[in-house]
Order: sequence, then structure tokens, then C-alpha cells
Amino acid sequence: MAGYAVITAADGKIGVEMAIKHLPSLVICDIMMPELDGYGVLYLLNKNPKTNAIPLIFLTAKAERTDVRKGMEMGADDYLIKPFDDIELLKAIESRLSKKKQQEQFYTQGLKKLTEFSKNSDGALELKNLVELKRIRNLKKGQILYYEGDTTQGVYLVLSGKVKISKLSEDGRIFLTGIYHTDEYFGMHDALVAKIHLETAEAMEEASICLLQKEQFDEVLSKYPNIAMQFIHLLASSIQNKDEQLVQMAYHSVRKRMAETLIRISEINKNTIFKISRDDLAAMAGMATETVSRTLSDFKEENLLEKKGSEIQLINLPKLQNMKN
Amino acid sequence: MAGYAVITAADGKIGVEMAIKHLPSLVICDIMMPELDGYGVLYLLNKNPKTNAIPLIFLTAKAERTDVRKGMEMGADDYLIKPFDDIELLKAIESRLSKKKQQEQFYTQGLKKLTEFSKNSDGALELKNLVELKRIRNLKKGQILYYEGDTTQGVYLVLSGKVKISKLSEDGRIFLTGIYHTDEYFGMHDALVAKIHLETAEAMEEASICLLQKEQFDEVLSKYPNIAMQFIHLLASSIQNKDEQLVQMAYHSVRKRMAETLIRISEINKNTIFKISRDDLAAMAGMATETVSRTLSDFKEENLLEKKGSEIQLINLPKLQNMKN
DNA sequence: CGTGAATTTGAGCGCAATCAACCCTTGTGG
DNA sequence: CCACAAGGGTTGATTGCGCTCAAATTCACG
Repeated sequence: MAGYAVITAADGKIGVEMAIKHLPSLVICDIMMPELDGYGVLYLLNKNPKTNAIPLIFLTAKAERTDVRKGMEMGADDYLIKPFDDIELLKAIESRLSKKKQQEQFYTQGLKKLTEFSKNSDGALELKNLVELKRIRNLKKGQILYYEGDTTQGVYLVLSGKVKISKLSEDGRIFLTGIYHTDEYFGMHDALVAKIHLETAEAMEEASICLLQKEQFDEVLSKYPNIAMQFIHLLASSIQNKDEQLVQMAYHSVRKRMAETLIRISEINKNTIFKISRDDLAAMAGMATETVSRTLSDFKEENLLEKKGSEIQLINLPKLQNMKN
Repeated sequence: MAGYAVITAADGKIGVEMAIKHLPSLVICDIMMPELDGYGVLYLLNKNPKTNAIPLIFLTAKAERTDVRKGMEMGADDYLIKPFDDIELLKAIESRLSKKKQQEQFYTQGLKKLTEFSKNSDGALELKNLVELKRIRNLKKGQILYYEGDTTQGVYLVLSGKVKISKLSEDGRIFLTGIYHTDEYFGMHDALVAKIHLETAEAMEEASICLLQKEQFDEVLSKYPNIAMQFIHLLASSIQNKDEQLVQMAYHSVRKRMAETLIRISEINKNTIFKISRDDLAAMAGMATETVSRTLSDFKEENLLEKKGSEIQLINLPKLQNMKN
């Protein structure tokens, strides 16, 4: 009655097949289903590059808080609980579809960045084709984009929000190798070298990212040297940073590493005030969370910074920069 | 009488000017001179990209061992002591010039690598012009190619031998960020990003390297995308290695780091037997030399490796790889 | 305003750096 | 041919930084 063309499926498995076949504008999905449950459907659709940008709404009787959480955290776009109002459902659908419209504007934004990226407009058109609306995904805070071991799909461009890239050490400890946000690219190393991700990508806050498919990315690079050059510069400066970090990890004391990490974060955020969890700080500086806590308290004592909750404000940057070892 | 065209200069300063102006095939130079001594001449000629591949012979009364050492270590190609035989001098000259001829063959070798490098032969010709005979330099063990803070000249290709790249931490400790040998490129990061070297390059053994000038390198990359792609891959995989190393530095015990470093070296040398000083090992693994010594002794106890002097032979690779933390 | 998660503080201890002495190899001069 | 530096490598003793485990406290969020 609302004018939508609807395709139905009897269970999760069939639903996924149908979705891949027909590529609908939106998926509405129950959780408790035979063959494959709703979480499975969401997982599979997210995994598949063809379908991972299709909004998905859960419509289910599972009303427990944890169920809702789980669904949202896995990347569902909405969560309706049975019994439901028809108005409610239609509103949710409209809201999702209009959000997708908004992304089209986003897309123009993203494109602008891409065209700026290649100063000489060679290849800009190609890049335009690369950044397809379909490839834009929204991530919730804490949502995982890919895990270590997942097969690579391509290179990602952050349109908004922040994404952290981490690596697991053998004994399970986490190390943050990078934080990326608006207009930055990540996943290049994995996509270009290995077929498998060696790192995990997780959204640090609500973020939207855009996938440049590997083959197409490769093609554009081969065709348009000036774009390739930009990426070479990007990679080269990243190597310098990492070398610098290696020296720091090797020889600097916890105090100095903490100071350096704080400065690095303030540079990433372009602000001396920022929010970050102690765990993330620990994973960036390669130390224990407790030690982070202690060191920050010390720094506060010494009037180098101010902190309330997870918000940190650097006060005495010069002193932090010249922290003795 | 031997048929050489000779240009003379009254002192070191004039000598350098003449050398830069006329670009001779060979320089013969005294050490004790007014205005600028021989070491200064050698330093300046080595520094200048136009003259740094010209062979230089010291011909001097300074006969002390340390003088000879100093001269040779700074990169002189020969050292004759006054009073000298004319035969002796002519032999030295011939030997140097013929060595330069040999380099022409080397040059063909280097070129082969370069053309192989770009599978599709696009741009091979350009690269050929890049690798000019003039740009090939021979380095003695321990000789410094550039220091942190020197201005960059371009990208280097190792033709033979090994070159180590190191970074100084603020308190003067050294960290090895990489070891490069035959057919590998280094100095890219510095040349492409900064105008100044952020790392020090030193020959670990007799080595010969070839300089690809920055502007020309840039041009070739811009013109020939497939070559650029190769470098992108190179850089990307280097980033992965460094990320891996960062995790190791952050969370692994000295024992584990030592094991990983040993394996890395054996992979670089493609051999389980290799020679390396404890200092270099320490600088690679980011620990104290004494600790390296101790750990190696432990490993020997456990039959993981054999060592005599600075030669190490890995015996139980699997156990080293699975070293517990 | 309650609840679970995040953060802070405390106590204890083990690993690896440091300082120091000693050993071994290598090359050199008498 | 031997003695003797000199540099690299090894071993010992000591110390303190930062990790771990544990408990208390604060924060965020519904």
C-alpha cells in the first residue's frame, strides 16, 4: 500500500540468497528463523561486498536489552519489537531510505575529496565510478569492519568518524597501529600485499566509510600515475612514522612514551582536548592499562594535563614534548 | 707520458672546484694541504652528487696506520705513501680505472634488475638512463653513506653487499630499522617525503650502491605506472613488517624478541648461518648488548643455535619460531 | 538512582638495564 | 715468534621500572 515492491523469503538462508540476487533497497528481517537466524543473515550480508551497504531492520519478538544491543552492534540499522504498529514500521523504513538518500550527498562530498586528491584531474572520473553509493557503509561505535584473517575487499576511505586499526600479539594483547578519520585511507597494505587482513578495523565512534574495490583501485593506480604518486607519498610518510615509533617503543620509558602518544593523538584530532579510553591509550603506547592510569595521574599532578572522565586536555605541550626519558 | 690528461690544483679548495668543474675520471690528492686538507676534499667530493663516484687516491707523507685507516674508511679508493715509485702510482691509477670499467659491467647487471623490475618493459629505457655509471659508489665496511640530517639526494639501489639503516633515539641509543642488500631499494621514505634524511645509512660490509636521483626517480614513477605500482607494493609490505615489529617490541619478552630477530636476519640473508655483531643485534631487537649475549648463551644451552665468535648458526628454527613469551 | 563498566590506587615481584670485571680473539710491533 | 694492546664478547651483581593481581572508587547510562 505504501508503494514499495516487496520480495519475501521463508527463512534466513533463502533470504540471503534473494538479497544477493535482487539487491533490494532495504532488508527487513526476523531474528528467530529456521535454517539461519537473523544474526547470521546480517553477518552474511555484511560480509558480501555486493550487499554490505543495504540497510537492514530487525523486526522480532526478541525484546531483551542484550538482544537489541547485539543486533545494533552487529550493524543492524534499526530494531523493531513485535508486536509493532504499522506506522512504526513505515516510519522506520522511510527513515532508513532517507538516510540512504543523505548518503548520496555524502557521496558527493567523498567524491570532492577524491577529486581534490588528484590535483591534475586525470583519473578523477575513474575514481568517481569507484566510489559507488552502494559501497558506503555506516558503522556504529565498536562495530568491527574486518578481523585479522578476513579476506580483503579493498581499500577504505573514511568519510566521517574514526576507525582504529589494531593487531593482536600472540598472547592476545592488542596494539593499535593506527587511527584514521575523515578523508584518510586505510587497509591499503592488506589489500595490496596479502589477500588476507593482518589487522582488525573497528569504529571508534559512529563512522561512515567507503570501500574502493581492490581490482578497481589497482586499475586506477595503474592508469593514473599522479594518483599512484600520492599514495606512494602517503605510504612513505607512514613508514617514517612507524620507524619513529619503533625507536620509541624500543628505548623510551613509559613516561616518555605516554607523552609521545598523547601528542600523537592530539595531532590526529587536531585538538589538545580529546576523548580516549585508557585501554586504547594502553594499546597505542604498548603498556598496561593500569600504568596508563598511573602515568596520567602523575602528569596531572605535574600540571601537564587536565582530565575528567575519559576526556583529556593537554596543558603543557612543550614540557610533554621534552619529557625526559 | 702514460697518456692521461692531467689537471692540477694548488690546494684542496681549488682542487675541489676544479674537480666539480671538469669532472675528471680520477682524483689524486695529498692530505696535508693549505686551505682544505685531503680529508676535507674527500668529504666534499663524496657529498656532491656530481663527483661522489669519482675514484680518489691519497698520495701523502702521512704514513701512520691511523692515517691510512682514516683515509680508507672515509671512502678513499687507494692510499699511497711518499716517497713513491712511479710504477706504483701508475699501477694504482690503472687499477682504479679498470675497476671503474668493471662497474660498467655491474651497471649492466643493475640494469637487468631494473628491467626485470618492470615486467612490462614500459619505462625500462628511462630507468636505464637513471642508472648512470657515474652514480655507482663503492662503500667500505663501516662507511657512512648519509647521516640523519643530511639532505637527500635520491633513492638508492644496492648492487652488492649489505647496508644498514639506523635511527638514533634522543638519548643516543641506536635502533636498526632495516638491512638492505642486493637488488633492494632504500632511502625512499626520506627522498619522497622529507628533504632531509631521518635515518643513517652505513655499509655493513664492502658494498656498492647506485643512486637514482630524486627528480628523475619521481619522473619515472609518474610516467610509468607499473613501476610505481611495484614500489607501492614494496612500501605496503614494508609497513606490514613494521606493524608486526611494533607489536613485538611492545609486548614480547626479550627471549621472544631475540628469537624473532634471529629469524628475521636469517630470512634477510637467506641462510641459517650468518655473521652479525652483538651491537647490531641489540640495535635490531631493541635491547642491551649484554642481554643479547646472555640470551644467545641461553639459546646455545638449549641447543637452539651454535655460535663461534660473531658467527651464528640457527639449529632449531621451529622452536625459535614458537618461542614462548 | 542503581548497575555494570571503566578507572584509579595499592602491594609485590620479576625481568632486563646498568655498571663492572673479566675473557677471548685478532692484529701489530718489537 | 712472542708480548701486548684493543675491541668485541661474556658473565656477575645490583637495582628499579613497569607488569600483575587485587581491591576500591568513580563514571556512564538507562
